[in-house]
Amino acid sequence: MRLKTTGRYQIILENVRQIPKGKVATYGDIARLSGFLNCARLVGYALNSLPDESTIPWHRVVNSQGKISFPKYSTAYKTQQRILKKEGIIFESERIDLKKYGWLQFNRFKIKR
DNA sequence: AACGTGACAAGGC
DNA sequence: AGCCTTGCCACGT
Repeated sequence: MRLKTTGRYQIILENVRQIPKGKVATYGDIARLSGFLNCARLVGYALNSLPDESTIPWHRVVNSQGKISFPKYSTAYKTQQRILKKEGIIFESERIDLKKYGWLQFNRFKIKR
Protein backbone atom coordinates (compact mmCIF):
# COMPACT_ATOMS: atom_id res chain seq x y z
CA MET A 1 0.00 0.00 0.00
CA ARG A 2 2.82 2.36 -0.65
CA LEU A 3 2.52 5.39 -2.83
CA LYS A 4 5.03 4.83 -5.56
CA THR A 5 6.94 7.84 -6.73
CA THR A 6 7.86 6.51 -10.13
CA GLY A 7 5.93 5.09 -13.00
CA ARG A 8 2.90 6.05 -14.99
CA TYR A 9 0.53 6.69 -12.22
CA GLN A 10 2.60 9.43 -10.73
CA ILE A 11 1.34 11.43 -13.69
CA ILE A 12 -2.18 10.22 -13.13
CA LEU A 13 -2.20 11.23 -9.52
CA GLU A 14 -0.90 14.69 -10.34
CA ASN A 15 -3.81 15.17 -12.71
CA VAL A 16 -6.32 13.94 -10.17
CA ARG A 17 -4.94 16.55 -7.84
CA GLN A 18 -5.98 19.26 -10.32
CA ILE A 19 -9.68 18.45 -10.19
CA PRO A 20 -11.30 21.50 -8.61
CA LYS A 21 -13.61 21.26 -5.66
CA GLY A 22 -17.20 20.89 -6.72
CA LYS A 23 -16.25 19.11 -9.94
CA VAL A 24 -15.68 15.49 -10.86
CA ALA A 25 -13.81 13.65 -13.60
CA THR A 26 -14.20 10.13 -14.89
CA TYR A 27 -11.50 7.50 -14.87
CA GLY A 28 -11.38 7.68 -18.63
CA ASP A 29 -11.03 11.46 -18.55
CA ILE A 30 -8.03 11.30 -16.29
CA ALA A 31 -6.46 8.58 -18.37
CA ARG A 32 -6.80 10.64 -21.53
CA LEU A 33 -5.58 13.77 -19.82
CA SER A 34 -2.54 11.86 -18.66
CA GLY A 35 -1.81 10.62 -22.14
CA PHE A 36 -2.93 7.05 -21.59
CA LEU A 37 -5.84 6.53 -23.89
CA ASN A 38 -7.91 3.51 -22.99
CA CYS A 39 -6.18 3.10 -19.69
CA ALA A 40 -9.10 3.95 -17.46
CA ARG A 41 -8.46 0.91 -15.36
CA LEU A 42 -5.00 2.14 -14.61
CA VAL A 43 -6.47 5.20 -12.93
CA GLY A 44 -8.43 3.07 -10.53
CA TYR A 45 -5.33 1.06 -9.94
CA ALA A 46 -3.37 4.20 -9.11
CA LEU A 47 -6.01 5.55 -6.76
CA ASN A 48 -6.19 2.25 -4.99
CA SER A 49 -2.56 2.62 -4.06
CA LEU A 50 -3.06 5.91 -2.25
CA PRO A 51 -2.23 5.95 1.43
CA ASP A 52 -4.99 7.10 3.77
CA GLU A 53 -3.21 10.31 4.62
CA SER A 54 -2.99 11.39 1.01
CA THR A 55 -4.33 14.82 0.14
CA ILE A 56 -5.18 13.83 -3.40
CA PRO A 57 -8.93 14.25 -4.01
CA TRP A 58 -9.60 10.67 -5.01
CA HIS A 59 -13.28 11.12 -4.29
CA ARG A 60 -13.68 13.41 -7.32
CA VAL A 61 -13.17 10.51 -9.69
CA VAL A 62 -16.26 8.58 -10.75
CA ASN A 63 -17.04 6.21 -13.59
CA SER A 64 -18.35 7.12 -17.02
CA GLN A 65 -21.94 6.76 -15.88
CA GLY A 66 -21.46 9.35 -13.20
CA LYS A 67 -21.69 6.74 -10.50
CA ILE A 68 -19.40 5.82 -7.67
CA SER A 69 -17.36 2.75 -8.48
CA PHE A 70 -17.63 1.09 -5.13
CA PRO A 71 -20.21 -1.40 -3.96
CA LYS A 72 -23.28 0.59 -3.03
CA TYR A 73 -23.28 -0.15 0.66
CA SER A 74 -19.57 -0.28 1.30
CA THR A 75 -18.03 2.19 3.68
CA ALA A 76 -15.88 3.51 0.86
CA TYR A 77 -19.00 4.26 -1.13
CA LYS A 78 -20.60 6.13 1.73
CA THR A 79 -17.45 8.06 2.46
CA GLN A 80 -17.06 9.18 -1.10
CA GLN A 81 -20.68 10.18 -1.44
CA ARG A 82 -20.62 12.10 1.80
CA ILE A 83 -17.58 14.12 0.78
CA LEU A 84 -18.97 14.91 -2.64
CA LYS A 85 -22.26 16.09 -1.18
CA LYS A 86 -20.33 18.24 1.22
CA GLU A 87 -18.59 19.80 -1.77
CA GLY A 88 -21.95 20.76 -3.21
CA ILE A 89 -22.53 17.94 -5.64
CA ILE A 90 -26.07 16.66 -5.90
CA PHE A 91 -26.86 13.03 -6.59
CA GLU A 92 -29.92 12.04 -8.55
CA SER A 93 -30.69 8.42 -7.83
CA GLU A 94 -27.10 7.52 -6.98
CA ARG A 95 -25.83 9.36 -10.03
CA ILE A 96 -24.01 12.59 -10.76
CA ASP A 97 -24.87 14.73 -13.77
CA LEU A 98 -21.59 14.81 -15.64
CA LYS A 99 -22.79 17.56 -17.94
CA LYS A 100 -23.18 19.73 -14.91
CA TYR A 101 -20.27 18.65 -12.75
CA GLY A 102 -17.83 17.18 -15.24
CA TRP A 103 -14.51 18.94 -15.12
CA LEU A 104 -13.04 18.08 -18.50
CA GLN A 105 -16.09 17.49 -20.66
CA PHE A 106 -14.35 15.28 -23.16
CA ASN A 107 -16.49 13.86 -25.89
CA ARG A 108 -17.52 10.68 -24.29
CA PHE A 109 -18.87 8.06 -26.68
CA LYS A 110 -16.83 9.47 -29.49
CA ILE A 111 -14.17 6.85 -29.63
CA LYS A 112 -15.12 3.78 -31.60
CA ARG A 113 -13.38 0.52 -32.15
C1' DA B 1 8.63 -13.39 -19.50
C1' DA B 2 4.03 -14.94 -18.93
C1' DC B 3 -0.20 -14.56 -16.72
C1' DG B 4 -4.07 -12.89 -13.97
C1' DT B 5 -6.15 -8.78 -12.39
C1' DG B 6 -8.74 -4.32 -11.82
C1' DA B 7 -12.11 1.95 -7.65
C1' DC B 8 -13.01 1.10 -16.25
C1' DA B 9 -15.59 1.76 -20.91
C1' DA B 10 -18.59 0.61 -24.61
C1' DG B 11 -21.74 -2.15 -27.06
C1' DG B 12 -25.26 -5.71 -27.48
C1' DC B 13 -29.27 -7.70 -25.91
C1' DA C 1 -32.73 0.39 -17.32
C1' DG C 2 -29.91 -3.61 -16.05
C1' DC C 3 -26.80 -7.49 -17.05
C1' DC C 4 -23.21 -9.70 -19.75
C1' DT C 5 -19.22 -9.79 -22.90
C1' DT C 6 -15.36 -7.98 -24.84
C1' DG C 7 -11.51 -4.75 -25.23
C1' DC C 8 -8.12 -2.50 -22.80
C1' DC C 9 -3.14 -2.33 -20.80
C1' DA C 10 0.14 -1.32 -16.95
C1' DC C 11 1.11 -3.64 -12.66
C1' DG C 12 2.41 -7.19 -9.52
C1' DT C 13 3.63 -11.68 -8.82
